[in-house]
Amino acid sequence: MGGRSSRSGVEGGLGRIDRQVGQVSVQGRQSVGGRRRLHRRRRVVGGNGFDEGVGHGGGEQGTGRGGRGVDEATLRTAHAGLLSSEDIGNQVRVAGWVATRRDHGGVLFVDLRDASGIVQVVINPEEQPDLDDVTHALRDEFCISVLGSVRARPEGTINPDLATGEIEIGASEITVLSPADPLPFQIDDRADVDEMRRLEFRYLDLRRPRMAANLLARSRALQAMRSTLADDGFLEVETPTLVKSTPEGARDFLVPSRLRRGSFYALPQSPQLFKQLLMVGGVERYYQIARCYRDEDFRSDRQVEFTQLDLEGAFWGQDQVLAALEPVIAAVVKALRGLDLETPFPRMSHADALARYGTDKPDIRFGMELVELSEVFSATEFKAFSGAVEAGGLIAGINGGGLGLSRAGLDGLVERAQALGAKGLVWMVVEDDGSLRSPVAKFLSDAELGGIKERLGAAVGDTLLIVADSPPTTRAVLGGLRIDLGQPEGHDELQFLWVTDFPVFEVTGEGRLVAAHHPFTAPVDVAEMENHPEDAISRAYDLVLNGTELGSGSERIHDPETQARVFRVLGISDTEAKERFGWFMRGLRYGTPPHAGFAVGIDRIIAILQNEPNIREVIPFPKTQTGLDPLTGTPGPVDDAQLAELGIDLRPEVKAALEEEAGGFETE
RNA sequence: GGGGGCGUGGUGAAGCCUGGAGUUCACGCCGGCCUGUCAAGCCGGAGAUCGCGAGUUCAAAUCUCGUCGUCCCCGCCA
Repeated sequence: MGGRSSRSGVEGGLGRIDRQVGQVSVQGRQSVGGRRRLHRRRRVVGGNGFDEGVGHGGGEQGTGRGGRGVDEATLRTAHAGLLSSEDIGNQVRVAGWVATRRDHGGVLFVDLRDASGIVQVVINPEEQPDLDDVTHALRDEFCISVLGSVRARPEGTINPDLATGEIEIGASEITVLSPADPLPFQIDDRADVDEMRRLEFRYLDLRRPRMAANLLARSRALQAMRSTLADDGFLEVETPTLVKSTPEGARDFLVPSRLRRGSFYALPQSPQLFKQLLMVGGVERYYQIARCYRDEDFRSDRQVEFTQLDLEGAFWGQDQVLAALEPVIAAVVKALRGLDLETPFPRMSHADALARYGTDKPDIRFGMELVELSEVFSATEFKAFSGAVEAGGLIAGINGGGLGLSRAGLDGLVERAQALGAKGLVWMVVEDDGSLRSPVAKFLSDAELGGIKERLGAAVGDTLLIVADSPPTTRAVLGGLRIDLGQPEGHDELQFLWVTDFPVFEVTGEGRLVAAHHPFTAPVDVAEMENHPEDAISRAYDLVLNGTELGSGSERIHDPETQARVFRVLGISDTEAKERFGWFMRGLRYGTPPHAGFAVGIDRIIAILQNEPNIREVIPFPKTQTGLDPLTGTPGPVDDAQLAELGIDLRPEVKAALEEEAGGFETE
């Protein structure tokens, strides 16, 4: 199924953020001569994405552009994309990049692009003969400043595809601020440029409308989160990024300490324990846009370095968390899609999600639900099915609908099922006469075949898929096939869903218990957790959007005794727990308020809302699947002197391998 | 750790299955022409160790093996 999803959303979507959004709320008008200060005007359009980070504190002088060396007005008095017919007659100076140049031998057109959009500049040698040399040298992506007058375009040359298409700037003066080398790829959204190349020249990639729109969307999403939470009385608190390593869950990134040789910091996998201690610290309502690090393999929705909206509330349970979060999500969706979401979001128990959709993150935009068939085969002669039932397995199926697959296509489904962990997959196609065509049909009784059709609501032409395996495998396989066969392309429709009542523990392949959420999650019943850990339910919940897990949260354990009991069930001895989490558990002994919280994957939600198939598209400087940043050549080797200072020797085999490939990655 | 796709002038593709001279298309680049285009147009030109290394063969972009890179999936991601 589905190759790469289309990017049609970028140009097609209704409210999706694209570059033109910057023009929606234009108000300020340029005064004649254009001397009105830019930062004033900025305030009007602020939040439209092209405010160049004015006033970020950090020691720089205060107000607007005033503290900078260059008076911007000498380079620019107007934003390209904001000009309109109301500016006709005004003398303006615009600055930006040469998006395209169209040279007619005499008259030359330059599409000048800045963060606000594009405006056409016309250079006419009859009007300005002295500009010839400059204009001849102009090339794509030169950074230039243009002085000229805004004028209406001549009859018949209006461009309705351009927001500024009614006007143009007649240039009287052009300054090349910076020339540009020939580009490694073209700055537009048409070509599918190699990922590696895009990342190597990310600064150019970011000039593409699609990426600029994604940056803008991200900024707006963060702003929506912050303002919603601030209005709701949340305190934004930062937590450390050099923390104690807790070898559990994902692999930690380690940072060697120079002052304490042989000791290591870890980068945080999340601010989990710190935010709980903030609850102990009386913060009551905390949030943070937190960078998190997990040294695990990449996926299209996973980078080793990612960003979460982390929040926590004291005297809260699940309902307060969900109620606090829904307006935040709604504000983000409003900001990026212009949509008013219906709240509250629907809820579904973890058990229901697994039974109906075969996954804990159901995409409820479409049906094709799993149907239990064990009953139909309670007395079957077909060994693959009877064997599974006897072993306590589950037989279930989905109705894939009219797939019209060839034999090769059906075999492909079998292979896919095997990749998902099944021993096999039974497919059946409903023929015109209502009979079931299937390699195993001859092993099944009429009653069984009839039962299958009835249970799966089979109609002529439908493809039915049946798996008989252990319950988790059956569900995982059918759930996976369901996604392959039925999931809509892209994310025009949005279906949020809370999945609640997660189990406390998962049983690993080796039969070991691990925390399903994390070990600080409150079980619904502590005694039950100890007596039947495999079945125990916790107060944990996930937020799911269109089949993607956006984030998860839980009510926390606020009592050190319960915390200790959970560790015991997990097989963590008291001594070990004290060693690793003693600092945290001690904190719980000083009047810890009951508390609960959540963390939302920001990269994921923005990627989905922007209809992007990969979170790389909404991360300014992401890494490749093997953890490389091709722009900087990170990670790279370090000097022996640096290692010596840290008291670190590379293992001989590692050192040898490094020398083997010497030369390595070059930066300037 | 495993499975799969891809790697061809600066970019994107076709060529590969069925071996026969680096062949083709679009964009870009360089030069020329061109005064209303907007992905401008027309003419000309330059630009390639076909990712790298072995092997098979008279002959390899093409077949085989290995390797590197990249992307997707399984595992992993409390």
